[in-house]
Amino acid sequence: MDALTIHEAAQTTGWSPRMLRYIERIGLVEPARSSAGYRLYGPPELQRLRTLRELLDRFGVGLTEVGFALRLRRDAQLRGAVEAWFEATAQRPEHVPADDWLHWEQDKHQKLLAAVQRPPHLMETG
Amino acid sequence: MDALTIHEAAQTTGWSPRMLRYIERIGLVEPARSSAGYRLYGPPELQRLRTLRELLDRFGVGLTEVGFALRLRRDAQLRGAVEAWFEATAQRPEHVPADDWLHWEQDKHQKLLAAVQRPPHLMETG
DNA sequence: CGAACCTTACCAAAGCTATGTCAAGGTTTG
DNA sequence: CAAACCTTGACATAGCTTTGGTAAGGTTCG
Repeated sequence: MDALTIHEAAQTTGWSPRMLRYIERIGLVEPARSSAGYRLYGPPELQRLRTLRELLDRFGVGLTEVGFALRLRRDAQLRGAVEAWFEATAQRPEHVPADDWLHWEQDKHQKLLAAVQRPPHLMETG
Repeated sequence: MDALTIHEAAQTTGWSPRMLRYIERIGLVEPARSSAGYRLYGPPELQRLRTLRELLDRFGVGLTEVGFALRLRRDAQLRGAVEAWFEATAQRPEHVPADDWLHWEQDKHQKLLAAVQRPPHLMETG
């Protein structure tokens, strides 16, 4: 048998059972379940848990932040919107005359956010 | 004159002056400064502030999370490490026999994290 | 000079994060 | 069936986020 219960998994990964449940809720490591609902941690999950700890420690990030990164990679709209915001945040190109600052910026933002809000194939007039 | 002081910027963007300073500390919108140190918000900054609010409201994310996204896009090591972790989190391919689970996973993680730890040379010159 | 701005720095409170613990109840197994 | 697990849910707490003040002091301008 190569699947551990939550206490055993906690043992070998250094997390507490409590935290394993928390990490699961965040969506970072979701173990399989036995027919009775017991969490079953296989080698992949155990490895992910160890590496997760290393990641947090090395970069001083929190679980929530990794959770947000997960959300970013799963939710294309969110990812698009965040990227759009950062793109718009980039420096104004030299060739845009000062008078057009506002237009250029507004336009860019509106286009990007609108695109994210209403994906092309769902476009309707209005 | 197309640069507003912090109170004026607060007025037109709906943020409080307090929050504009906070947003600056997080690194999301960093206005220029006058010779005396006064923050000067130009049209681009004002637009970013408005769009930022929209982004937060629409997706229910927090400033810290957008701040983390910023960190992700600026810190190639962090980005690499997070991506490595997610890649390793992907499902084990069918063709890897059960006996090799552990090796496969460990190897993958170690390679990815090592690569991130010892970056080649072309880090983005932020 | 003085009013009305601005700056940084510190105190505060409501809310969330990360973590523990305990309770009520199901599962496994000797 | 009882010990020793497991489950979810709730209460608790130290610390950080978010946001608002307030204080001490510089800047602008009439």
